[in-house]
Amino acid sequence: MIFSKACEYGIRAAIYVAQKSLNHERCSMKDISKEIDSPEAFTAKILQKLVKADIIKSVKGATGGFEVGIKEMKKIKLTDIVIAIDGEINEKKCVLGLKKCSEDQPCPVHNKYKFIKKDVLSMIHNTSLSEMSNSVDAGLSCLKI
Amino acid sequence: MIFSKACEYGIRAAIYVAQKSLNHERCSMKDISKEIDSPEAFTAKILQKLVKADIIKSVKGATGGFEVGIKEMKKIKLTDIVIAIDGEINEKKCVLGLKKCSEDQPCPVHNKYKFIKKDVLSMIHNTSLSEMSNSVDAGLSCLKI
DNA sequence: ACTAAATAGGATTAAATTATCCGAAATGAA
DNA sequence: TTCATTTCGGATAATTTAATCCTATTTAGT
Repeated sequence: MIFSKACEYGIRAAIYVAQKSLNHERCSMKDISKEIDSPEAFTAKILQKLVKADIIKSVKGATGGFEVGIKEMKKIKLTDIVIAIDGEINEKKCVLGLKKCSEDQPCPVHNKYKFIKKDVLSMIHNTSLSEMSNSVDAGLSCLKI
Repeated sequence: MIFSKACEYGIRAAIYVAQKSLNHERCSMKDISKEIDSPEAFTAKILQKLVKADIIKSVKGATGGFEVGIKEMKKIKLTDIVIAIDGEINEKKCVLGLKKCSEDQPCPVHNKYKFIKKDVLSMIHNTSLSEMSNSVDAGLSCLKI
């Protein structure tokens, strides 16, 4: 409804990597796609995007894998992950697809939707990778099934 | 972000038909797709779905077109239009794509997203075709550009 | 040096969504 | 009756998104 499939996988993958990093463990692509229940090859592509966007770090070679620093994960927000995977977010986009939709020239749903849009943008802008991975680590939330 | 392209067109089309009906005018598919700025053939398909779902009424033949009763448009909600076009709405769907995500077993975003989801569902469930078309008719909102 | 295991990246395929085309059927008007 | 205009419905095409395949490169361990 709000995220693309690639984003859903990407967010879950980032959280899993972060949670492992909290426990000083590095994880492989196969491990990740198994633990978040996502297609391997597709997940690999998404992980590459996260690496290029400096959201997670990759280590090549036999004992390689993915990880993310504890300091870094505090700064990384949901927004950053979404942008890394789907590209820039158009915050002006009209819910009914009008090219111009604003307070001055609103679509018929604008005045109801604007609060929802504000809440969504605020949520993805304020939710950090750190708090999500800590929530999983504490057993308060999960990433699979 | 929330509606498919087909839904965007469909909602705009329904509002346009309703607004014309408020003024006792029937409108053709070409008229509709011109006035809401949408592709003709694709819009025609969507209009057929709205007709089959009894959201708008069609009249065949030379002076035919689409219309909707004033009493009917009060009962029709955004939800009905979305279901007619995209099929049933899965209100349980997890924002991160988990198969099972609930209060008992939440994903890491569940507790923040649940309020947004509630607001979205409440909006589409409560917003009527009547109020949207009246808003356009009163010049308070628009459907084009 | 060799091997196994890992990431990186290009090419390709599959599926879903968006969009078009065309002919049939209906119908009001000349 | 004939014609122009309209909705209806099936088939098809184009685009975007999702997913896979295969090979190259890196690197720790033996």
